[in-house]
Amino acid sequence: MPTTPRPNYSATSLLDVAVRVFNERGYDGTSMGDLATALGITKSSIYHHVAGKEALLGLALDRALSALFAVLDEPASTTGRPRDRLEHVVRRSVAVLDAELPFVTLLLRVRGNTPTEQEALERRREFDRRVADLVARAVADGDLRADLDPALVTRLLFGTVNSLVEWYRPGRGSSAEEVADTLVEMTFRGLER
Amino acid sequence: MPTTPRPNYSATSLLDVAVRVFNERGYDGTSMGDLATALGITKSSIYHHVAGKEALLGLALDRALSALFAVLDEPASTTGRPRDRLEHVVRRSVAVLDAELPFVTLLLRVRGNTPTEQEALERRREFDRRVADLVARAVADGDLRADLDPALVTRLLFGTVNSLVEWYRPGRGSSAEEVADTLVEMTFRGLER
DNA sequence: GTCTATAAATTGATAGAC
DNA sequence: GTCTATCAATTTATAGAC
Repeated sequence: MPTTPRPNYSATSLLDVAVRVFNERGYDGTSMGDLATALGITKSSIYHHVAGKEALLGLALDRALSALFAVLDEPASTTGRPRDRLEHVVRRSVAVLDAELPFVTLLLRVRGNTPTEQEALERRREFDRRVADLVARAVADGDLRADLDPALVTRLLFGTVNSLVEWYRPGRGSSAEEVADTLVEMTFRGLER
Repeated sequence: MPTTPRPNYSATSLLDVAVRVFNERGYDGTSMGDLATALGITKSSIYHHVAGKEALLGLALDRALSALFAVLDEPASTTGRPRDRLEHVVRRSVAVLDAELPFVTLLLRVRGNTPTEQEALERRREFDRRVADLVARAVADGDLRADLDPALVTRLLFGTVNSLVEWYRPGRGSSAEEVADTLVEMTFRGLER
């Protein structure tokens, strides 16, 4: 009897379809009618499962954020040299992106138009702060270059990770592991030579 | 007497405000009423200047794409070693992002919902193809690592560049030159050591 | 759990006066 | 160049039957 609200199976299965359509047409560009068509039911039936369009968005964003924050709590993210913990967080973030692509894609496109979106943006900023702390520690350890601004490096590094949602598709082209390997090689060791 | 359609001054000044609002609320999330409020005129008056909402989007996307393609035609992008031409295109793309931030931001968020958006996406793909060609030549020259997939590297590299629109703001924090320097250092020479 | 029917508001866009 | 007034279509959401 968990005290945290849990979506039941029906709401969850709705969510997969809804998030797919949100990503295809954009959240604002998707009407409840579009969702109904994609689901094969009527608009009215959707309201039996969820309170409305924004509640659907909230469930999706929560799923993405939960998966990303879980990475920060993994043992390899909290133990060992900060440089290695950083690489672990980067690789595991790519893995989360692979496993939860539609949800993370939606998260990264949120602009803060509604309270639901603003809350998600605040949680994203908290994630960024924790990664920035890792980068700063790795620089202080002498494992990462000290001539580059840690805050700037953090943004560029996770900018690279997040940009994957623009083109990466599971099962097509490079695997998530290949992408993570190449991303880490490029950013940690460089393209040159 | 140019044969190409040119927005007059009024249409151009409308565009700056419209693009700012599009980026704040999302294109689909912006109604003509929202635009009218931001412009301080009525909805009807907007139609005196432009054919409609989508025409406004088309003008904005064209401005971003023109600026990006101009970079590819600069002498330093077509002459010299491919590796140096690639670095030049990266640095100049950051500069375009700085100079035309609202327009490029809008471009990078387009999903292809309408013919206008689909045309913009096709031009973006053409830009990516030309950069990918540059990366492949630099690898063939032995100037970039041959153990990394050129197509993958292209996507990661410009994913990093494009991610700047998520946080970079002209005149606040790092300058565009500092960002470009750090971005090139990280991706070409690596964060380590 | 899904439906039909419908409400109430908002949407992009036009007509025509000033 | 901007306005008021208005339209037809679409939007989110609800009521209530099956």
